[in-house]
Amino acid sequence: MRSDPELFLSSKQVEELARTFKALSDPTRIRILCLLSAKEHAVGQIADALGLSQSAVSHQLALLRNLRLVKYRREGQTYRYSCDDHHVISLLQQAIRHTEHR
Amino acid sequence: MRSDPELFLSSKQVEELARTFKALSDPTRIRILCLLSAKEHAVGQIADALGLSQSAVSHQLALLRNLRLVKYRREGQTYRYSCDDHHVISLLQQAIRHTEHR
DNA sequence: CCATTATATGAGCAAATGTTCATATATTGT
DNA sequence: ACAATATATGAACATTTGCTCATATAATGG
Repeated sequence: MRSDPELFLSSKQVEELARTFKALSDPTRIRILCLLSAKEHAVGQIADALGLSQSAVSHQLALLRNLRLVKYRREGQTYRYSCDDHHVISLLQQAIRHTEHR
Repeated sequence: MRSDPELFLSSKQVEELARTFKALSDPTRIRILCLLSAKEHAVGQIADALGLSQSAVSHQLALLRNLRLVKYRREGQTYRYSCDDHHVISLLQQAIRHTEHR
């Protein structure tokens, strides 16, 4: 038998949580975040590494940018993206540990 | 400057992670899991507590059941659901802590 | 100024999602 | 056997999602 205190959350909190988890709910975005967890990458590098189109990657980066999970700095013609929220990386890491222990 | 070791994941791992996070990516399911984190609830109790239709709750419970995040035991006409994966509850708790610290 | 390179962005589309509505199933009390 | 109760389930529907394709933007090299 197991009983924890109930998690009481406001509507705002619930929606914020859902937004965060939704960002992590797609394989492409997970792969992108894994790449960026180590070091910054240009858009083309990500596309090559993951075998995706430039456009698909750029759209997903825009989404992650809007959630402030990634940021970029411009260097000439290339945009170098990096992780801007290490909380979500630890969430990822924790989830990985959990799926391993089964 | 921040640099972590890159997270290398197999396709299977990535898809498994995405599935897990997708389960947590909807406000209704988050609310249901919060209720169940404390103690078991009948379907009707959940519907009342959250102001949702019986059908909506039942569909979401079926989804969470398929992912083995919740289980139920039958008692007469009522189905009492409870949490079957405390990993996802800790994920939720960690995410809550993160959103608080901003 | 022009072509090239790197990226962003909008439209469009098929697939997935979350709900409602109607109905099926199973248990209980009479 | 029947009505009531609690829940599951399928169809339908609007919305959202993740991609492609075409095009826009901006920096660079000639």
